[in-house]
Amino acid sequence: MADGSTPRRTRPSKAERREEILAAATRVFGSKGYHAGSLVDVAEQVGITHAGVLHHFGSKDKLLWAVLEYRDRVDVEHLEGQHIPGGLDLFRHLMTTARINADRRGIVQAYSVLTGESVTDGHPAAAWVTERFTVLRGEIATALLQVALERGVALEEARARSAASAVIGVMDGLQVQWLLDPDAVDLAQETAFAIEAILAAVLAGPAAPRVVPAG
Amino acid sequence: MADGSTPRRTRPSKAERREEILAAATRVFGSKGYHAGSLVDVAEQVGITHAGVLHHFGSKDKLLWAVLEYRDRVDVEHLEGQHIPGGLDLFRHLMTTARINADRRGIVQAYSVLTGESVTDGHPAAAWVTERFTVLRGEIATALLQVALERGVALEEARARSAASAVIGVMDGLQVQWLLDPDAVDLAQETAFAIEAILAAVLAGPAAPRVVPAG
DNA sequence: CGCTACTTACTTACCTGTCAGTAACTGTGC
DNA sequence: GCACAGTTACTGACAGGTAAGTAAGTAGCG
Repeated sequence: MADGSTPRRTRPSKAERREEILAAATRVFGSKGYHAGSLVDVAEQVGITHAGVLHHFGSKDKLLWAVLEYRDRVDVEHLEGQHIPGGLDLFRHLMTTARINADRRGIVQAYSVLTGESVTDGHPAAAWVTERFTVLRGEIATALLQVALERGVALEEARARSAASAVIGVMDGLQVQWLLDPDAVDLAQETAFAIEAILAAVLAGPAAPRVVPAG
Repeated sequence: MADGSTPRRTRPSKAERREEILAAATRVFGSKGYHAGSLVDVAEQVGITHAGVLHHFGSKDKLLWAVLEYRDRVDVEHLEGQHIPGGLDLFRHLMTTARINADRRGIVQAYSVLTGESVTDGHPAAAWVTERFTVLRGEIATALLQVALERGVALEEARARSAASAVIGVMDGLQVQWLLDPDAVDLAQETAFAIEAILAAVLAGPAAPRVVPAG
């Protein structure tokens, strides 16, 4: 294991150093946010100066973009081999993710902080977050349509997209509540409950009785 | 309407000025976030210097706290007379709020930005946001229990609290998606759909068939 | 006159980004 | 296997900007 405090005998390779910086930046931006987290914070964690960080990434914005790309790459590698699940398996996967996330506070915080910050005016991560939502909505809507087809339930695409937005929304919203008050919210359980509820509503079809009469 | 650019004939009273500053601070913190929004930004909108703002509020933290209190006060005044709805009416109210919010981007952004930022380490608004969630969860859970009672459906308190968390989560999560991509998400419709789904799931009882078999 | 609401001017503290210099490593010719 | 040249990965110092907060002075109003 690399020791960050004592000087190492051999200088790490360029790729290694970049990864170290990316990991540190993920932690810093994740815990303090992009704006409040400084290059000095990141550099300290790697044991170099902030100028060293800039040597590798050019600017703070570029570092953020690299962090986001890095996350994408790591996420994809993690799913490598195991094809992206579709149909009902996708929802099982989402529930599992929530369960796993309950033990990965740092990652959840990073995601929530960056997502929340991205809605500020002119934030450099806005495009990335927007794209991520678009892709996710598409995948979930597709899985929903697939499940509906398998069960012979009529499902309009617009309705599938509504449900997809809701699934993503409830996952993100619960994460924020859980981060602020872990004792008050059981991330895994509440997420599973909500996804289940939305799924049931979609599969019940549009003719299902409304609980709240149209006002 | 007060004119911020040209000097006014009479100096506003202390209370008036404080309200002006609070309104300006709400806009600034709402659009840029607390950390990125500066006292100079706030002061400019009122037509004074940042030291003038500090004269009234002492520090930036105290200004934020005053903004949060201010929001609470305004929200309560807005509901004055009209008792806080309970039972099914609460959910109708939530859906109506979402519909109204679709035309109040600024307010939604302010709420989302502050909530998202609050999960960063040591954020001064964390306690306020946490408290807000706790109160909301309680109110929604109570309303759910009331509806269940009226309909003769068995509902455990824990399950009601799960559903309450989910309702809040989905509302917040959808707001973020809508802010980033208003064309992709119909805030009012998706919110109504999700609340309806969660409500239906709760009222169907725990014995209702699961869509996703326990894994 | 005396209080309040400021402004002006300043301090202190960061933060990003630049730049010149340096030490370590890498490749090459021999 | 080793000297030398070139490249890379930094450091340290600093420029330029912006932030919060303070203190002393001033203008207007009761």
